[in-house]
Amino acid sequence: MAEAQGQRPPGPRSPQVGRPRRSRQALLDAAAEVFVSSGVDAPVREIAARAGVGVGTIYRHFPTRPELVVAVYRHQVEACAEAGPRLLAQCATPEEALRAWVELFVEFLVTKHGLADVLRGDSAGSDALHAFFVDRLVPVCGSLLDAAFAEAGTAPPIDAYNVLKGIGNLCIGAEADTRYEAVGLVQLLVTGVLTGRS
Amino acid sequence: MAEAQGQRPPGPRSPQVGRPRRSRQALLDAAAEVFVSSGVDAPVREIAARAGVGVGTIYRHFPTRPELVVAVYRHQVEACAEAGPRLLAQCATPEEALRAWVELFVEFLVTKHGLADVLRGDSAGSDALHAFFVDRLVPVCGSLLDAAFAEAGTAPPIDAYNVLKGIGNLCIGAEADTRYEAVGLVQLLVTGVLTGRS
DNA sequence: GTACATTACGGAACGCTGCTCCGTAATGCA
DNA sequence: TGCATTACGGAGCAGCGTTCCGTAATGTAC
Repeated sequence: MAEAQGQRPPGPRSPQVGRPRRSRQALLDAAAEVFVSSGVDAPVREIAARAGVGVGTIYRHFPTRPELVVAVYRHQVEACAEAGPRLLAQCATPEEALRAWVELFVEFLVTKHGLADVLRGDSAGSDALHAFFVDRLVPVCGSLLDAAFAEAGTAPPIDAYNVLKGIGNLCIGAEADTRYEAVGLVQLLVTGVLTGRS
Repeated sequence: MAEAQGQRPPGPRSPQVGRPRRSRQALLDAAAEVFVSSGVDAPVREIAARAGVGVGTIYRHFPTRPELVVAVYRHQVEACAEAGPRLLAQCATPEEALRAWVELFVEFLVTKHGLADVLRGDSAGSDALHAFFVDRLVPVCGSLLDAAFAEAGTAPPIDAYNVLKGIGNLCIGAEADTRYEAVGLVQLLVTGVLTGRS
């Protein structure tokens, strides 16, 4: 049901055979809606139902659940990555830039219900998600970190991968527990990382 | 089958009817063995098989999976809790005591495969586990924290609950990822917490 | 316009969870 | 010895991610 999303123009098309009738984008939109209303942990069946599609169709486009999650949040991660250099240029000090970027990252993780939970590369297929986050964001975090330590001439006490994953872990369960202050903890972690710098 | 475990003495007993034939302790031992070999995420069926018992028997003693986990590690948590005051008395400074205790806690979490993962009270039944850890350990962590800040006359920037849960989160996935240095991150978090004290 | 190869489609089915339920067997008391 | 009480095992349930396959739609060739 719901044959909405007139994504595909009816006019003449390139000479390719049998291409997706329901575009990949339509599935992503449905998934995004479900993630907002039911959290990132929502069953694949629910997403399929929302898209008016069988589960098979989803798995044809996104072989594994985490890959669907990656696809949904890909351009948001991209935006976060691009914000790194920009903040470095805008802010008065590298430290300020690092803190601003971390804040951005945390807000992103905490906003999407349960995204942090699925970020941890726990065995099996979620490696894809983990890999994507890491590949795209570790270099950005690394350059911010390097910049913050450059003036002092010292090296960071820990590498960007660990900082990033540590922040991700600190955000787990943030929206499910009102007593838990993920933002504050992340700030303290950053403080710890920056300590002994200048 | 496997009527082993002659736990129960055949002699005269207190006037109680039909008590557990396979003692609760036998189940805990089996669970502990399985947790070591297959991780804390091991299926209940596997534990039941190891104990030579049906799943029903396990659920009669431990209504929910997390409660079984709690029971298995209860006295280790107890030991960790008791170490708090002792370290405070032994160490030269409260800060040293805090760091030593945190180290103890982290080692405990990291050693048991996946314990940290199940520690986060993610919905449903694992509340029991979460609650036990929190109830027993938060006061200990709190007194260590207070002691570390007492001399400075300032208050900790965050409460013991958050510190504890933050440490727990940082330990998630520690043994599954060789690049991830949970211990280092926790130390940096503690540094961040202690910063601005004296 | 018709026949064919190619592709996408939906959803039943599989294996795996944690957990419940119930007929059966063992136990202790009278 | 008989009976109420309790523990027992494991089949069964619901939910998950994922796989598979018969069917339907599509584009191409004639």
